[in-house]
Formats: sequence, C-alpha cells, structure tokens
Amino acid sequence: MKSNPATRPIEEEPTLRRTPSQKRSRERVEHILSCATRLIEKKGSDAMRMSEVAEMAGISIGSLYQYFPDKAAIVRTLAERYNAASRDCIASEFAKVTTLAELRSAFSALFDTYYDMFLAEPVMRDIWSAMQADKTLREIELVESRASGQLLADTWARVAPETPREKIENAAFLIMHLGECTMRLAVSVDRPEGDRIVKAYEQMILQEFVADAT
Amino acid sequence: MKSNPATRPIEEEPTLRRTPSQKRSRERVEHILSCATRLIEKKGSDAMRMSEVAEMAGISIGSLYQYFPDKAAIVRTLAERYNAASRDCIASEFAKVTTLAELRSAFSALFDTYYDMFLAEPVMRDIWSAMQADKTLREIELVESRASGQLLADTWARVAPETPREKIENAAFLIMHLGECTMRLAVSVDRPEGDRIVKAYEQMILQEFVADAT
DNA sequence: TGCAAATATGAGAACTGCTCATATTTTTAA
DNA sequence: TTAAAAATATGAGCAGTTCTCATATTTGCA
Repeated sequence: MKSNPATRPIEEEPTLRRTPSQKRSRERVEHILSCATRLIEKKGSDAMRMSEVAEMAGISIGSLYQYFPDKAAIVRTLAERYNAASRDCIASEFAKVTTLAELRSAFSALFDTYYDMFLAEPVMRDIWSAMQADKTLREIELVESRASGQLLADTWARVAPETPREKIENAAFLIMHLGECTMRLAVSVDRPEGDRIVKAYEQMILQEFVADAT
Repeated sequence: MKSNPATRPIEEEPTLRRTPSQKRSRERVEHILSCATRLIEKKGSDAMRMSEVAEMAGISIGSLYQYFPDKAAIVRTLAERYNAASRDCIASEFAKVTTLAELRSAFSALFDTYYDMFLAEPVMRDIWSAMQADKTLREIELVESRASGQLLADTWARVAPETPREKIENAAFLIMHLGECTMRLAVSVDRPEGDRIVKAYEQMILQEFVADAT
C-alpha cells in the first residue's frame, strides 16, 4: 500500500493517474467506468474485483491501474459524478425560489426526487454506502454537504433576511447532511417505513423554514 | 469465507465462537478485547491486524480465532458493549421524565453527555465509523436506534398523550438515528463547529417536543 | 522509415484474513 | 494415580486480494 515516491511527482493522489491525452484513452476510461457501474449494480462495490473490471472491459489489470491509481479511485470518480449531477439539480431548484413558501415546496420536491432516485439507482445507493467506509470518500461527502448547505443557506437568507445569518449557516449544513443520512436510512428499511421516514424528516425541516428573528 | 458446516451446529454465526467454560478462557477473551481496544485507539479498527492483536495478547493467531470467528466479531463485541452501556444511560435518564419540559431537558442533557463521551473516546468513535462499513454492524446500529427510539417514544407518549402515537413512533426513531449521525458529523469537524452543530441539532429537536395534536 | 513517447501486458510481489492438522494442557473417571 | 477423553493452543501455509514493474507493443511525429 506504500506508494512509490519515484513514480509520483509532487501532487497528491489524483483520481485519474494519467490525464488521457488520446481519444482512445478517454473512451477507455469511460468504458472502465461503465463496466464498474455494471459490476457494482450486480454485486456491490465491495465485492467488485479489480480483475473483474479488467476482464469485463477487455483490458489487462496493468492497463486498469494505468488509469486509476487504486480501486477506491473508481468509486470516487463515480461518486463525484453523482455529486456534480445532484449539485446542479439542487442549484437549479433553489434558483427559482423567491419566498419562504417556495423554499418549503422546493425543499420537499427536491427531497422526494432524491428519494425516488435513490430507490431507482442501486449503484448510487451502493456508492453512498461505500463512502462511509472510506476516509477519503467521507471527506468528499462532507465537502459536498457543505456545498449544498451553502446553496440552501444562500437561498434561505435571501427569502428570510430577518433570520440571523449565522443560524442559517449552521442549520443549512446540518439539514443537508442529515438529509443524506435520512435517505440512507429510508432506503435501508422496508418501503412503507422508508416513505414514512422521509415524510417525517420533511415535516421536521419544513417547520424550520419560517419567518424568525431568534 | 465459506463456513464449515461440520464445525458449526445449527445456530447462526455467533459473536463468540465458543462459550469460554474455563475461567482462564474468559480472562483471555477480556484480554484480547482490551488489546484490540488499544490497537484501535492507536491506528483504527481498519488498520488493526489480527496478527497484531494476537501478538499483543501474547497468543497465537489460531487461539485468537478460537474465540472470535472473524475480525468483525471483535469490533462487534466492543460495539455491543458500548451499545448496552448507552442504552442503560438513555433509559435511566428518560425514566425520571414526567413532563414535556423535563423531556426537553433530559434530551439536551443526554445529547451533551454523548457528545462529550464521543470526544473523549476515540475508540468508540472509530467503532461507530466502522459500523457504517460493515453490513452486520449497520444492522446492529439500526436495531440499537430502534431500541433507543422506542425508549424515547414511550417517554414522549407518556408526557404528551395528546400527540398521535404514530407520529411519535416515526419521529422518535428518526430523532435517535439522526442524533447519531449528528454526533459522527460533529466529531469529524473542528471543535467549535462541532459544538455549534450539536447545539443546532438540539434546537431543531427540542421544538419537536411540544404539545401538539396534529 | 525510424525513433521516442505513450500505452499495454500479466506474472508475481506483498499483504491479509483465516484454516486445519497437530501438539499441548486440562478435565474426567476408573 | 493414571490413562483416556475433551478442551485448548499453535503456526505454517492456503486462499484471495490489491497493486507493481520489467518488458512488449502501439502510436505520434520527424
């Protein structure tokens, strides 16, 4: 596991080992990722073997490691894509908001959409679980929560200027983070209970979005 | 990983492979656990090696596996002890509660205590993180959340009989579970921010404990 | 065409959890 | 006391994994 200092220049462990300069390489990276996705879908990222990824992609293990420095990097790449997609989704939903009431309905809509997405996408779910196991991935998720928390905080502050900014900052981060936790919980129990849990969280949060100068 | 059916009778994979009948064995189990704890404290449960545990305990690997069926079982045992301790703590705190106001202060007190405990006990923190990685451990945590949620629900229903029982059941489980998530978050960021996060969660939850017939 | 850089390869190094045949110790019972 | 039986201890090594690296092949370019 000890990295060889000679082969790695100055910068930290990147997600891609080498930036693919040729088109074929870029396609290959995509192909690797799609094979990995299919394998994760079938057996989970934990049980996915690097040898399987290589075999399914029709390349050697060596080639696989030419692109990804380690197994976690594959999962990380997929996670980052999901993150980017959801951040866009959150940003566009919040952009339309102009009143507290709209913030409430935007939050509800967003949360329901997410829940459906989680239910429909086993790969995303698996990766979200795997994130908890890996330290680097946990940090990525934290950064992500902060980013989406900031999105919420800005919107919230815009539509409720009388609420203290500091309170909003703290709460927004927590609300987004716990939202993810709630998702994870909801999809790990039976369907009707999961639905109730999601609703319960929404109820809890919606009453936070009120005019308040405390 | 395939278990040998001949050596294991009917029951499922137990936490302890054999019930130690001799006193020396029982002491040995304790010794193993205390060594494991020290190692987890030093490097985390993930980096803890079974060979290290055996060496530190002054026994052979074979002996180690005589008592614990696998590495996860050691972590599981420690987790279950922490769980039992905290459940007792929660139960005794809630037992005294007779009014909604008291429920609120009991909840705050409990939550603060937990936070201090988490900050002071790196091993507990590590195990709590490790629980997320392992499927069995995640289930244990869920069972635990349900149990403490039930404790909260019973108390809550007792002091707020007008609140619908169903709403309480759902909320209580979620509140306890998200409480753990908040802890994990709070201890993974810098101290002052962690403090603020804990306070923010308390604030959010305290306003749930109100007379309400919705 | 020829040469250098980029890319591909897969045997196997390194590491780890865990097993099992065997040895030792303890208990039982005669 | 003693011998057989049961419980416990041992560690070499198996099985399974990630990842490396010396070497071969392909590609881009003069």
